[in-house]
Amino acid sequence: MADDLERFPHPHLTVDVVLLTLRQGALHTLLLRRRAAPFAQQWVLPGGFVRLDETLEAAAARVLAAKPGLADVFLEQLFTFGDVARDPRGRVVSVAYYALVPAAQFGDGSADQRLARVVVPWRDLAGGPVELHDDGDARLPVGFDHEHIVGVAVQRLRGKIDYAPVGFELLPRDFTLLQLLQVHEAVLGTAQNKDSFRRRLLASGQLQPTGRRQRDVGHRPAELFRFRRPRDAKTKKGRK
Amino acid sequence: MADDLERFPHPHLTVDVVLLTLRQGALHTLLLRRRAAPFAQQWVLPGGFVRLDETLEAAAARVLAAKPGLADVFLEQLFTFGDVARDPRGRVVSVAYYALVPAAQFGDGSADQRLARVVVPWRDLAGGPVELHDDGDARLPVGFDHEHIVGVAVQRLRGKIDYAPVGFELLPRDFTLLQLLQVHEAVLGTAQNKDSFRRRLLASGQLQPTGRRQRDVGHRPAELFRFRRPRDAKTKKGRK
DNA sequence: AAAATAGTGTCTGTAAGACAATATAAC
DNA sequence: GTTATATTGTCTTACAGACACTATTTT
Repeated sequence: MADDLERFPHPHLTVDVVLLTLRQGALHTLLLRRRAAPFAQQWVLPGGFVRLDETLEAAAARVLAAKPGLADVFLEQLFTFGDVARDPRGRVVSVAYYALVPAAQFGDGSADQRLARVVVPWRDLAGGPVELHDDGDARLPVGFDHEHIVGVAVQRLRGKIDYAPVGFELLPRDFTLLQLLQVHEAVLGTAQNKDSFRRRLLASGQLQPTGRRQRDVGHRPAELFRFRRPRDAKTKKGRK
Repeated sequence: MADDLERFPHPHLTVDVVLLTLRQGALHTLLLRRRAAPFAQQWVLPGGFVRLDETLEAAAARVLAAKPGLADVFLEQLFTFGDVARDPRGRVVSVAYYALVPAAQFGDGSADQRLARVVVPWRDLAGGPVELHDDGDARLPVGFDHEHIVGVAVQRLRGKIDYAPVGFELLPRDFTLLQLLQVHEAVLGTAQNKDSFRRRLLASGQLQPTGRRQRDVGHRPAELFRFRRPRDAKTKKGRK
């Protein structure tokens, strides 16, 4: 490829991926232990430099696919972080993506890979960095601006879950209405109204009844639903 | 600044700015006539390469400030476009911003600078590229993926105007409720309900009455309002 | 039967849409 | 007075929140 562009030094470009999942009713994100300086031994988001021949989304998918079981998950661009001093090595701009994965679709993993609990110190959509805690509730040391990036991911997810079908991405294929409600509560950080949630979701046409029910639950079993991809709804609206 | 990073070739990084304003009841965006190849003589968004010592937002503000009267306007990151072939010169990733400016705060300008009318060929939030027309309603030839970028800007603005105070950014300091309604209609591309719009906005606490009214309008003059920056509302919520 | 959650029906309050009625400035 | 839009008030409808009641499974 001919490169007519100026050869002056220009910023480096990375992608970082906020992989969000739900464990024990709380949001968790995947962190890796960093080996090299800077921030050696600290925890960071999975990421990598963008190659010349791959799109941004492909770079994010490549970073994800390095972990088992993470092909074909929800993946969306989040925000691009470009503070001048965010990387001590030099000027590195990072395009952040976030991914949603059903509850622990992969093993909690090795000593240098873990799911950290996301502790959100603000309400609603206020925004700001989050804290990342281990299973013993100790705060993990996190490198770069990655606590800030996860904060933006939570903010985006909170703003989106009420009007876009993203809650399903955190659940297995079949789920009950209560499980879906609990996903919304974990994401939004507040209790949700059970009655209107049920009515709203049933009326939305997004739920495909499976005819099956829970088993061995110690109480009346709930009906299992499946997410109905909104193909029918779209064609109804007459786009073609 | 020490640069420990690999010296391999890496993507170039630009910012492009979608400057939106309202003329004759329709959205317009600022385009510049491009002098050099590629896309010479075609129309493109204002943009430029990101320097090593400036943040992304600073780069976007710098591009804007090159035009008279465009300091201190609404400016927000939109999306980062990274298709491999979006720039024929080589790999160029562009962080797009969008700006909102009160009706023609600057002259329509010279032969190589114009406000193009934004024609949106899709409904609601469907998304996709837009067409950019001149005052004679002829479609302008637009370089790069800039019709696509403006499309994302319109999509973002449509999604945001109903719950965030962005309509004000397209109006002069003092305005009437009807003018604000017409801003919403121009952005959303559909007629809006007058009655509930009035009630909703008056109840929102975002409008500061000025006590003054329109003049010389040939009918009963409407009250002039001013946007109330949501400081009071925030302190009420107790964030301090 | 007891426990626990699922699911249904009903009432109420709020807000949007529709529409009627009145107000006020320019001409 | 006529015209044109502003502004207020009322009615209806849709939906969320609240709550009472019934259903169904395991223990």
